[in-house]
Amino acid sequence: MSTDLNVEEIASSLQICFSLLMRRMRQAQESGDLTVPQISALARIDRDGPNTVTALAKAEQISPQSMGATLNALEARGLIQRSADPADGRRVVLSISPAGHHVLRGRQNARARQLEKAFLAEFTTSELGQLMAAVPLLERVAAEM
Amino acid sequence: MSTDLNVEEIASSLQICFSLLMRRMRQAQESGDLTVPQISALARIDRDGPNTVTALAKAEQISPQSMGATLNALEARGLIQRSADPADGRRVVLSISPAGHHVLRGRQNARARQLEKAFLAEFTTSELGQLMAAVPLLERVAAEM
DNA sequence: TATTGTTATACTCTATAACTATA
DNA sequence: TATAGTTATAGAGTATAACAATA
Repeated sequence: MSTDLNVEEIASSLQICFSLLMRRMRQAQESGDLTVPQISALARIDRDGPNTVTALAKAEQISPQSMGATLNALEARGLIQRSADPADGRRVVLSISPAGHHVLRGRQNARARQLEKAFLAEFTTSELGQLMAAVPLLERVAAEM
Repeated sequence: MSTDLNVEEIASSLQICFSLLMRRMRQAQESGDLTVPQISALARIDRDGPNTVTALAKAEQISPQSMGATLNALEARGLIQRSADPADGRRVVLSISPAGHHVLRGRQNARARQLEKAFLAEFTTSELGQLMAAVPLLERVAAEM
């Protein structure tokens, strides 16, 4: 592999290794763990504050119906609360509960722990630095594209 | 965010932004495109040569039944061929067809094109370099963990 | 009319269980 | 018995279509 910036190759490689890593993380999931979409939605409600189904769906770029299913699961665990919007009867506002905060703050996620363990076993400090540099770039492109 | 190596944070952030990017790539898929599991399996058969269902399932770390479904789809498109192993009647050997080579070599993948376009629009040359440095690291951890 | 949300249905990717054929 | 593969079934995560309630 050359050191040229082969953007096409970066894109092709990433789509394959993302899917491999998603599988690994799914397999590392333990019974009782939140799923990735659930964590992602919960973290967003925590970060952005109380929010509607439609707004959350847009932010995560999935359909409102799909987001509804994820939010039902979070509500069933008591991690978020639904409340009516007094100003607009159509709206339902989701907010994070104390239990939701507790889950987010705790390290109750076997997937993340497995990834962390693999990173520490596999990489040198310098390589971890390279990886850390790439994370905000991936986050940026995920939010923008 | 500090510049400390916070491995836990890298792992947590990656699992969320992987799932966002997987969604974007799924949405970019066009009718007729291969799915990511299909591309991944086809690329592996191409790279590793003729291979059995079980061996491919182990390499991709999914069940033989799941791999079977993916391979059926590839065979239905004529991208791989099945042949009996003369030395072991239980085995079915999959090999890539000329059409499969053509698909792999061509740039017939709207997902990869979209990712590439987003990279070029979003990143500086230096940032693309950082991203390129991270790709082999992610591939390594995906293969090892 | 347009927007918010829900219910119903279907597809993809994955899993486990149970089976057949072969070694 | 053990291994290779297939069929049947189920669950998670997503989608679209159709609907009700509200603005």
